[in-house]
Amino acid sequence: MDIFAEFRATVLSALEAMDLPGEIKTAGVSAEPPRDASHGDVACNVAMVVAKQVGQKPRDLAEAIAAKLTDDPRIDAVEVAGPGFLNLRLSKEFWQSRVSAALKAGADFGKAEIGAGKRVNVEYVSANPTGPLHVGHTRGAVFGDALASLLEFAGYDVTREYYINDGGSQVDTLARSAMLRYREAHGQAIEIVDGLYPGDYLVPVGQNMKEHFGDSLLTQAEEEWLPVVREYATEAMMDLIRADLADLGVVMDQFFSEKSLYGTGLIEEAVTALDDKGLIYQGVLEPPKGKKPEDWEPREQTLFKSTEYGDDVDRPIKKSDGSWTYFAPDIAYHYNKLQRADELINIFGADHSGYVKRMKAACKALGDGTDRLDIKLVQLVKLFKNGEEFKMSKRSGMFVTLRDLIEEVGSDVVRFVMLTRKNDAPLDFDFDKALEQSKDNAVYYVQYAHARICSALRKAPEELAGLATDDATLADADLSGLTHDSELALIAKIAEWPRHVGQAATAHEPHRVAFYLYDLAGSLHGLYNVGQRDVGLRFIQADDPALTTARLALVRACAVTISNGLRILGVTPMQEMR
RNA sequence: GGUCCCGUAGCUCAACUGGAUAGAGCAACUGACUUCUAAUCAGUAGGUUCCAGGUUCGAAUCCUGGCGGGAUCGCCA
Repeated sequence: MDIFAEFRATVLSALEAMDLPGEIKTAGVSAEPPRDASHGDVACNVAMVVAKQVGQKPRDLAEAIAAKLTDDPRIDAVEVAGPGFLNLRLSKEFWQSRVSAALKAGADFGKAEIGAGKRVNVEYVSANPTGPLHVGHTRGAVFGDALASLLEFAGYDVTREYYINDGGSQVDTLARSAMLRYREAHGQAIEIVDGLYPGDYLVPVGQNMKEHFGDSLLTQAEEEWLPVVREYATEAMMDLIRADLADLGVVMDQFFSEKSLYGTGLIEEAVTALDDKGLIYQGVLEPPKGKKPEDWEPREQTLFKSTEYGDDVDRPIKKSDGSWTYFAPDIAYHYNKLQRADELINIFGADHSGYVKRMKAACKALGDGTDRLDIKLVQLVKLFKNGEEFKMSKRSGMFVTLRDLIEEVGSDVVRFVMLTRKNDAPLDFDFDKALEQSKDNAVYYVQYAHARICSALRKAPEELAGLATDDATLADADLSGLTHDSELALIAKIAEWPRHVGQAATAHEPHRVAFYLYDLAGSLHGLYNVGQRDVGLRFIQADDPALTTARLALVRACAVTISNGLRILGVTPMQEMR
């Protein structure tokens, strides 16, 4: 399906047919669309990679390979250029056949097999269940979700997972904060002391607690009500978070509770697994260099020898009082995930960058020593409103939530804007630009292209009575009329799609899909506007049903591609945009 | 101070994981709306890819050392 992979194979078999002596390494050989159109349709570096191994000059070798390719009916011409590039020019017939191929594949067009059914677990969001999701979580949610969809499309068996941090002291804080709102609901005057969560999203939780518990909790001592309220409030927060995610179009396959690890022996089991490898010991850590912790005192703790696997210092898994640190259940959690999946991917916020090495170390130590965990860091989001940065602060409760974002600009825009950026680059999110339905906003550009195609398909039967525009008819149409440069350029762009899927999936970089779609939309708009000046190049030719059908097939193939790409990103392909 | 990420046109970002003359959008300038929806298109101009070395046929990309920005650094999660 990926034509560049096809031609790479073609070139390599031509190379093989030359019976060159010795073992030839071809791993570095690539076949790709050249940047410069004058370099043909497919550029291959085979001669440069192999020349030294066989003791020939790259250009001579290239000429020899070229001679073996000229008989291929898909290839019009082969040129040797520059230091030894092999530039293939493909025939019109071959390009035209790509349109039918795309239409026949339909919603599967671009699907790859590189996943080969391997189980991959993508863990993302995993926000503490202490409040609504905010902008930072949103980026992680969108990124993780698009990556999961991308991997699914590339043939992986994907699990979307959320790790609920409900085992630490922050859920106690949540419980105390919710308890205050419960008292408030009973008419008591409350004071939210420092360290508790002030957000008014807890007000309805307090009211619901009043309905649910009546006044029974009012007279209890804290050790009595705390576990009850903790349970109740955590569940309420998860309901809130699930609803937020649903509005963004994110649906998890699995929620995994940290708390569920305690008391089951799973943590002990994971630690024993490390201990068996001699990686657990009692010790005292050195203070961090250069920084002077005021209250530093040496303490003996149970440590994990993460330095064995590339970490900078060993990490504590038990506090000095003997209870587990946050890291311990996390190790157990990953131990569990490693048993459920072949590959793990974690989406972390930039503030967790310090945990990357120790987490990877733990996974290597728990497995067979290979690196089965990839951690993608998502950088911070800066919000801009009216040209000024909008500062958020947890203390004052001044933060922009995921819900705010969606209500103001909509899920499609939020998702596309956040995906039109590499995950490891900081993101400026400008409300004003996001709201602007214009060229400055890539979402509309792509959606407009899709809508334009839908419009042409709606209009064609009005102008040519009885014209069939269904996919099956278009896929079997005679496409020999597609010969204009702009038409061939669009076909070539469409034919690149499977290749981008493969590359984006291997690199774990969904932003490549977004950029490709923008590029593809540009080719479509370009073709459309050629028809503005030259009426003979419009999609619909009232006196030529055959040509019209061919052109509709082409643009429909483009729409299918856009739609497949947008589905990965979780953005709606619009039928019309009035 | 350690670690991780980033540094590309005036601005916001790409660059197919080492490929040929580094590309788009915005802003500036020139042109195309009795339209298959101008939410669009065609063109002009804009660069020492932070700096200095190194690796090779070939570097924005890889390695080393600087400079600048951000994040983070033992019983918080």
